[in-house]
Amino acid sequence: MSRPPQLKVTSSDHNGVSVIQSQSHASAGPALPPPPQQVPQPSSPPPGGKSASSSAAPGKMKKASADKDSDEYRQRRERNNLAVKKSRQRSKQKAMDTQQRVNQLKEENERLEAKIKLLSKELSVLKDLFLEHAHNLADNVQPPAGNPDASPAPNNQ
Amino acid sequence: MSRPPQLKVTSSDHNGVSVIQSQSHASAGPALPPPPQQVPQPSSPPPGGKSASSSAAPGKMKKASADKDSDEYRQRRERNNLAVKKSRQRSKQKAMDTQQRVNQLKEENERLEAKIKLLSKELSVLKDLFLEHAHNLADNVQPPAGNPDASPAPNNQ
DNA sequence: AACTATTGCGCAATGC
DNA sequence: TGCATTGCGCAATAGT
Repeated sequence: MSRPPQLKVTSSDHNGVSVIQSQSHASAGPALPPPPQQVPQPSSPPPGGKSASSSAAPGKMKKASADKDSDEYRQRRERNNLAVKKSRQRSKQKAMDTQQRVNQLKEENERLEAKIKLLSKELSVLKDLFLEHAHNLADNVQPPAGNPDASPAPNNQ
Repeated sequence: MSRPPQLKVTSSDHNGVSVIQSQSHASAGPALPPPPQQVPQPSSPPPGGKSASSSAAPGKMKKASADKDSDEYRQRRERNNLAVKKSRQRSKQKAMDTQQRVNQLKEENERLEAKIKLLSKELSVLKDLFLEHAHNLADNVQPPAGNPDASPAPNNQ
């Protein structure tokens, strides 16, 4: 009792309808030369096969045929398949775009940081110049007589 | 309302062995009551092999049955399903992470730009101070003799 | 050689 | 009513 040998559903027996791929999915597949259409579709019943319709699921499929055999069903499926494909393609594209955006932003970030570094350095230089100048002033300030320590403390920073 | 009350496949209890819920996938997804697993037909074998056993008919495919009824087959499928799920989950997670990264980077970019703006302003101020000072010097410079234009031109930048 | 990871695909439910 | 999204399982294939 480990595995019921009965097929699960398999009602998907398909028919011999010739609805095969009507759509021209000219999508540029990556590498799928051999169209292994593994769809639940009867590509072609066994040669010499009989047309017996009974499938593994011997249920009642008289009226049921209007379910999957229906031209409309097939048509809807096909449309949906197309939509799905499109949607997924878009999704993938979006993901790639996002990834690219990340790279772009990273680059820009680096640029900005470099700029900041440069500006900081420039500022530093200027400030040093200021300090130096201040010192010079302090040195040149005329001492009030016997008071060489008249420097008002530059108060750096 | 487009879905008629009649079920299609899976009608049978279809042994809920494990195909569906194998792991804790308490995802917040919509309730997926019936495991509507479709059952595609064995893919058409690649060129070369002529499988004459592929038939939907409820025959006595002994060897063939060992294909899908096999315990091992089922097990492998299950494992793969798990792997697929995992892989997709990861993929999705990654996408989200990437998107978040974009936001993060954008924020950082703004911060950096603000900083640049600030530094630029500071620099500008300092430079102006320098210029002003230079002018003062020029004004105060004691003209060596009718030569008030002794300022060596600050030559900014 | 056996297994997992990825990927394309179709189906069906569900979201607009 | 119809396309768009999304979860899911299958099978082929790549990667270990």
